[in-house]
Amino acid sequence: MEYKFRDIEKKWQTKWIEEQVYKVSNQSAKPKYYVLDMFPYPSGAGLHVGHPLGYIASDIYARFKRLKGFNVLHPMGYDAFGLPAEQYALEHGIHPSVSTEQNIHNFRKQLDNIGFSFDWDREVRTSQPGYYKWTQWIFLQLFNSFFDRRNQRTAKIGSLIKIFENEGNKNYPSPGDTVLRFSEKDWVGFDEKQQQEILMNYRVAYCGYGEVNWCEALGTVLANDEVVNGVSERGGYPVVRKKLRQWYLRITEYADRLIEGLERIDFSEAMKEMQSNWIGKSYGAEIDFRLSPGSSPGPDGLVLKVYTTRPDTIFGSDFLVIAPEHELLQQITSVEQKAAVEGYIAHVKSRSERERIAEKKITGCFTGAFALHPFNQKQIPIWVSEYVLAGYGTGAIMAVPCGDERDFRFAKYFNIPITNIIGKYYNGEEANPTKDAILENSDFLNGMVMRDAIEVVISRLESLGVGSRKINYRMRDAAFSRQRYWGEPFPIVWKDAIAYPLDEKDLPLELPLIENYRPGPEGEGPLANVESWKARKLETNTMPGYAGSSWYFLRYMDPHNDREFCSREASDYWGQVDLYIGGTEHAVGHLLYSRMWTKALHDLGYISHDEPFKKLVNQGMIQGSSRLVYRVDFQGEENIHEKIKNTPLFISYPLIEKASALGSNETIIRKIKDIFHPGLVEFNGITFHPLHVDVNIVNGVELDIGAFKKWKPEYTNAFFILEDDGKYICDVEVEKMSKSKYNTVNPDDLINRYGADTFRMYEMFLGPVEQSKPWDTKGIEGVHRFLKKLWRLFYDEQKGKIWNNDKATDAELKVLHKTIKKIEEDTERFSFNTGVSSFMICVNELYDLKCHKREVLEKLLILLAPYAPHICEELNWHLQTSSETGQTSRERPSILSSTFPKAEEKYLIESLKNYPVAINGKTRTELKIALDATQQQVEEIVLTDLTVKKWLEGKQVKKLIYVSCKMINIVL
RNA sequence: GCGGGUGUGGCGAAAUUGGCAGACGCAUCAGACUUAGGAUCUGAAGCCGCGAGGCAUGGGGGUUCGAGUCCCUCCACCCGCACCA
Repeated sequence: MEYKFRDIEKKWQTKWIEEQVYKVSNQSAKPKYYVLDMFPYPSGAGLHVGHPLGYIASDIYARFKRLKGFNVLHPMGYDAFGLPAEQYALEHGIHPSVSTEQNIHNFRKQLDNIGFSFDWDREVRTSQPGYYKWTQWIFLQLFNSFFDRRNQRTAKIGSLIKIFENEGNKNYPSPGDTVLRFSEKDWVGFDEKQQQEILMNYRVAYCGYGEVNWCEALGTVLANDEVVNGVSERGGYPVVRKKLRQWYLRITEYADRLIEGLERIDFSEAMKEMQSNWIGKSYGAEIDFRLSPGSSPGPDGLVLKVYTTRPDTIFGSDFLVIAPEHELLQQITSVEQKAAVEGYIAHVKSRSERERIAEKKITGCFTGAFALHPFNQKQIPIWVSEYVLAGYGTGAIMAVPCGDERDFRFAKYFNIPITNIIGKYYNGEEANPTKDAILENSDFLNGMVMRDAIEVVISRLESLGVGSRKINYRMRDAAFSRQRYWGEPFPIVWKDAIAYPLDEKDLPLELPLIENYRPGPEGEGPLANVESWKARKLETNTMPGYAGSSWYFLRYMDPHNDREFCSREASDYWGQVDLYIGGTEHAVGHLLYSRMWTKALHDLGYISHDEPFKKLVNQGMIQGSSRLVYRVDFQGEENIHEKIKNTPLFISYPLIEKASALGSNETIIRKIKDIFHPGLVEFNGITFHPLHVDVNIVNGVELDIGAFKKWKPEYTNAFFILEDDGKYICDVEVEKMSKSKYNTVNPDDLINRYGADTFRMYEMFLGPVEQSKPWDTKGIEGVHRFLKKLWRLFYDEQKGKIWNNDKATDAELKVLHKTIKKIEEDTERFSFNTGVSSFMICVNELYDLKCHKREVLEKLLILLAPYAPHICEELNWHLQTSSETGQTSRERPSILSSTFPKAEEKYLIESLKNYPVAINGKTRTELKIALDATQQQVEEIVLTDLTVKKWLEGKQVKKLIYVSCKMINIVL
């Protein structure tokens, strides 16, 4: 009986569905465990082998936890709103809901092939009204809330209104408008519109104005990566920054909470560091620089606020720099500099933010204005440059060239004199950002260590009323609207320029069906073209992709609830996601937004935990391993015979390597002459030109020439210059997996050839889940052979059934229990690749022992079931339904619900250890010594050993190091 | 420019806590069984050297009886980004 994986896998996949073995209940006496994969976007390209890597890892872990006695929630669904479907609709006129549906269907088929243990009854799709009703509902909660800084928590906006009525905003400064001050009397006197505008500056979800990449020619807003060199990627039309009304989430208010929460979750240090760098909390001061009277056309008394983290360097400030977008720029620019500044602004405007980041060249322009140093009233020139960003701090800096690299380069470039305040710490060649120097040229700070001077300067600024302590965050509020169609509509109605929320009972506000996906007038979303929508004064923006994905992990707990987004009972039971697996690309986007939403929902009393993900594992990227063939191009073509000119000629890669090592193409040319009739060949020289070839027609690096000829019609008559053994060898390059490079591999093909169990194990065998690595199909055979070998422990091709009920020997039990222990440890620490190796070692050893005993095999199958569920269920079924047990298939329990075996130490203990014996750190021999031997006994055994003696000849032993259980080292 | 990651045989990798570098597999080679082999089994193999032995974890330096692992320094490649004052 042979291993018929196709039949076996089909059979069990069907049976598992019939028997609903993956159905999970919210009621259980068992402890809960929640395993989640990052929400996939169902793209039209389908799955390639890189996608399921994380899903397989999480599936193994979920099945493992189930065997360990947990009630495991392991759901899957789709982040179904998104730009690609809308783009596809624009190009092909197919409604996004139709193409999305189609893509999901294909996606599901591919997933099902792999044999995952998802509870599909809990599937969610963000684009379904039943789901986005609750996305809209949560948005309304955020809209109707503010962040109470005093208690560091989200609170209802109603309580803020009460506060305003009683005491104005003196204890609750507005995060959106820092200068806004009003009393309780003022508040009552404000009209509706004024009150609403004020509240908007407090709301967690609020409306404001923001700059976007606006492309007039396309009439649409572009993402940063759709803008290249200041023009649109598609079409090459000019792109400018344009202010548009946008929705935002006030995530900046949560900055401290988000930093604090990192201490309580199990993310990698790298991931935590990326998040806290992104949040970028910095301590510093805001300092007022008064404009020098008469130096600029602006009114007297104008003040330029700068933000600095190094107030101690204030006497080293040789110039100020303001952002090109800064609101004071126009006012302060002198008449003489006006034209130059305007020219510079025009230059900056044409550049995307991305380009400004990457720019290394120094640019800038003098404004003609001067400011007064707050302490010594020195005149300081004000410059404008794109390296200062309007969105951070105050949009202006005091430049200290001796201490800051960018300021230094700027000063050098524009010949601005540099003041040295740190003495010998500054060498005139480069800036030195030290805090340890003793200050010089710094007035009242002279002689002070820089790090101590920081506080001194801040107190002095505050006492003089020209500055204040200030904590800043690098993070900005999250833009929460898109001028697109395929997203959640905002439950907002505009009346008299005031945004009013829809009533909860009117949710969901359904996305209308449209046929024209073109943007609306003035860059609004396509909804602005819908008459009925406009008539109801509904918001025409839609929500961004991360809206639906910021809370989906809660919906899985209670997916069919139409009264709540998730019942408190369900969220209390399932709580945090215990294990979250996904890529690092979501490090600062999705993972921060979901953490913020969870905190808000927690503060408002809807859930009991305030961090969504307890543990995060990042899967590495699978890169493509491309195969290249080299086509020979002839030079001096006019002399070449027609026949040759039109015949594609390919040369095996090692031949090119050899030729280039020799620096001569002579051998190759001789071979070409051998192939074609010598009389037909007449050319000046040859060059080689690489072409991507489909990796699926290359076996390792050897091209399947027959398949290649069939691959494209123009290659039917191709000629090849081969290696001496008649093979065509390809070149290899590791690059991104993509259709255009012909290096994508579809899991369906591999499953068809080797089965899902082989595929699952091979993906894991490739290397650590966290690590990025190129995909190479060669090697999958080894894993397939392993499963066949496992099968042969049960069935022999000739003899049939060979497993028996004999009592296992100690040696056999040792193999088993060693494996139990190893698999348990490896699976627990997500080291699936070494887990697979351990299974191979176990089967090899049982094979050598000729062990076909049920007592051993039965437990091995349970261990292996999370990795290769189909073959284990099948073999287990054979074991359990045999005549010996008298059980029928009806009584047979699925192996998926077995209990993970316990590793028994008694089979593992050893009394002897084979010690490596090193002399001066180099291993020279091995000695078997009792584990409980004393230092003295060991010395005696070692020093009398013949091999050791040979090495010791004539030398004095200085020391003998003996580490029990590890090794022995003799120092001479 | 900033931030994060990775460098070990021909290839994917292992070495969990500073203790036998290269487990397990692919490819390769030799052999067995076979009408046949792209099935299966047995064996060899890091590199240099006939050998004794020497050299090897991106390069250089250090700590240690002992370093892939710890410290310093340099290099290469990959990923992300909002020039963050």
